[in-house]
Amino acid sequence: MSGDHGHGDTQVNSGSKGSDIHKHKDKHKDKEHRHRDHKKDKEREKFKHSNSEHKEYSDKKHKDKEKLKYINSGSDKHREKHKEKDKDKEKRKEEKIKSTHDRPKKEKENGYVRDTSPAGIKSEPEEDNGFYPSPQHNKNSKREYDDKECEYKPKKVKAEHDKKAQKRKHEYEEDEVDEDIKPKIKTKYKKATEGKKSKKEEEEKWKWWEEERYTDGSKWRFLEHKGPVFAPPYEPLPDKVKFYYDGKPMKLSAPAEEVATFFAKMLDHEYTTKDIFRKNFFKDWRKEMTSEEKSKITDLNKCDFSEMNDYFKAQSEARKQMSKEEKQKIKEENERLLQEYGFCIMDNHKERIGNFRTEPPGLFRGRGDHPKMGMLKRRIRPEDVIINCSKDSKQPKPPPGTKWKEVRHDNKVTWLASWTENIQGSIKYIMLNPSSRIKGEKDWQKYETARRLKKCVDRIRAQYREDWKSKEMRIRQRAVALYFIDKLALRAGNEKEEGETADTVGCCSLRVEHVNLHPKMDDQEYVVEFDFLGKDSIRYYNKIPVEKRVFKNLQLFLENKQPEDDLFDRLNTCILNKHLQELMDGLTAKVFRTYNASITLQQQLKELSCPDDSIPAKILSYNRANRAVAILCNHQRAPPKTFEKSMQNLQTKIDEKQNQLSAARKQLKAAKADHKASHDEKSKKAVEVKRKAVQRIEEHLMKLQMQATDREENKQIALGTSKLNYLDPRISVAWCKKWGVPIEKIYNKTQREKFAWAIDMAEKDYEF
DNA sequence: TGGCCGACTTAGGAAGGTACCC
DNA sequence: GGGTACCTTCCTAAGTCGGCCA
Repeated sequence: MSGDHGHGDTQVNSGSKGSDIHKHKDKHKDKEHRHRDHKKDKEREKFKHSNSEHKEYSDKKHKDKEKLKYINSGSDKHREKHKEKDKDKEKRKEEKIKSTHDRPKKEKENGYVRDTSPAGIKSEPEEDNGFYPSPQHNKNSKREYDDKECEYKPKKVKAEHDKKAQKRKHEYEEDEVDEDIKPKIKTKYKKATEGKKSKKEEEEKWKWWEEERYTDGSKWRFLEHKGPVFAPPYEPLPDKVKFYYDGKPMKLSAPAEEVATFFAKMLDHEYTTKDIFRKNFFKDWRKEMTSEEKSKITDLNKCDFSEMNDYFKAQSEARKQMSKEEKQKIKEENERLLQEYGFCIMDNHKERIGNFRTEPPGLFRGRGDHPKMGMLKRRIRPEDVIINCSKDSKQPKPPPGTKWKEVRHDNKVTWLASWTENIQGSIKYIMLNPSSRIKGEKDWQKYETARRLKKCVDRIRAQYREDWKSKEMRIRQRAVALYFIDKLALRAGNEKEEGETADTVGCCSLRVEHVNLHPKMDDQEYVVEFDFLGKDSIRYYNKIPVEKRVFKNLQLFLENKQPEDDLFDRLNTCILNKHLQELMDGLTAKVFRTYNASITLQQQLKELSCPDDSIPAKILSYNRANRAVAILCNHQRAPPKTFEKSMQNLQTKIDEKQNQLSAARKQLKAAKADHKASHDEKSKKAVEVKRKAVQRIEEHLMKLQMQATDREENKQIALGTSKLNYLDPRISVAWCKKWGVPIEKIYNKTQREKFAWAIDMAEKDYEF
């Protein structure tokens, strides 16, 4: 499989069927140092590229960095400047994080809780409801829309021509002026919660994609919800469960004990063996200790959490052993919480919330070599939470005796609640479920942008090829980077703050140490070898032959640079995206990933699907097409723990089925002989019965074999990510319709809910 | 104009639920 | 009915990108 699609050179991670995916993870030993563990991965032997040439990331990463002198003195100054800036940033961030703790009261005094909504809302034009028709707002226009997707420019279209638009407009006008709206909505809400089934049907019937959308940048007119569910308060351990320091039992204060339990719960996890994790944990734990505890507990190595760990294990075991009734009770309670807090009313529709709980306190689990792993993620209190809802809604009540940090009414954003977390100082949000209108519309729009790229991708490719020859270094760099983004589906690669997160890169942030140039390699010319850690510290390893001009350019970019210097020193994502924006409205680096993923799926499905194939064979083809995309996008997963065993079990089943089949065939042969001799009805019937039996076993055997192939090929590849985020669902829907494959075989319930719009609108002739 | 930050998407792993087998 | 394997859902980290402000 070449991974060819359209332009014929998008390069799936050198090879197919997962053989080239390097997943350097050993779950039991060192999950996070995925890149290090080369020896342990037996599967690696299958991989095309030789590991002997791999560099060890862990040792070389910024080794002796301080000592290195840059050839370019300007770069020296630049770095110094950066360092200063980093210090400043660090300071600001710390202040910010600190302020999230100290600020709430002050902010409220400063008028954070206000009656007036932000300016954006105030200025909301009363008479202009800001709708524009959905790209496809009635069935008749379906194909028309597909063909005219280039005209799908939400911002520019503004119309109110169908009855539905009028009706909805009227409803929203009422929302703003009619005092009765609240009871109205309440009734709807109540009804909804009463009859789960009927509500479900109603929900399923709501085709938001046939309705109008806002053109004024607002996301909603009415928003009502009950706020987030907070983590339950800490329950102290029973007295019999002891913590030991230096071999002696020690009773901890409640705050110290709580943090200790976070560590104790993770005792079996690789994290707790890591120096950084232990160091960060111990530092933060000590902050929670009383002065007496602090003076006594000075060495983490002398702490014994094993009894605590045993206690939690026993609890977990007890949960599993609960009676049906007890489990049912818990289920019902969860359902009650879901019904109460898991939904909101947005513009007259009950919508499912994606995450309605605040994140519980615990120890931060950064991925890869994250410098902050083990730090204490503090408990989120109502005083940390900003609520977002409409002015005319019933505001959520904070838990008794508490206050929200702020209540605002910003309909230019989609979130219902937010808070600032204390590890990175970033904002966390409560948002809607992927099946909601607000997420669905955005998703649909994303694929429309990618389809627009399809129409001008040839021109863009011609342009960047031309730019490889540019006299300006910055343009050459931009063109080569874009070539990689297009060909290899690399991520843009924003700049990151050094020391704040794991050392990962994307295209624009690639460093010299991440590429190796081979003028000749394995009978191929101009081979570029990539080896770096991408998002989530997943290793990207690929060797690809490139065009001579790209190769020569890369040689030029590497000249006089140190391993830790930027490969594209005249480029960043901002510059690149600004350029892309000029080439096509709405084009960013990310769109190439969506485009190339979707076009690859479409092309692979065309190539692999055979009309005569059985349904399982067709599904295998689909999964293979999906897999090609996952490989292209480097979506990896850790092989399931039980992989080898489950493969063995499956093979046993296949062997048994094969024996069964040969036995059945023998019986059929005998029956045929019998019939030949007797020519009677009874023997004829017997032949039929035996024939059917053989057929049945054959089918079953084939199914098992397909399953085995699929599973083997899927060992280290995650299909879900691309299916959920990169593949235009209409391609899959159309394929299902064309080949008579039930959609349930491709999308599970949740996925069908997310892609309801696509399932409804795509016909079998849909073309991405 | 560049850097910062808010808002959102994308991501893999863990936990939970369920189907299937013995 | 219990055990197990797999699938689904939940969780939250880690990206992208655009707008704002100094």
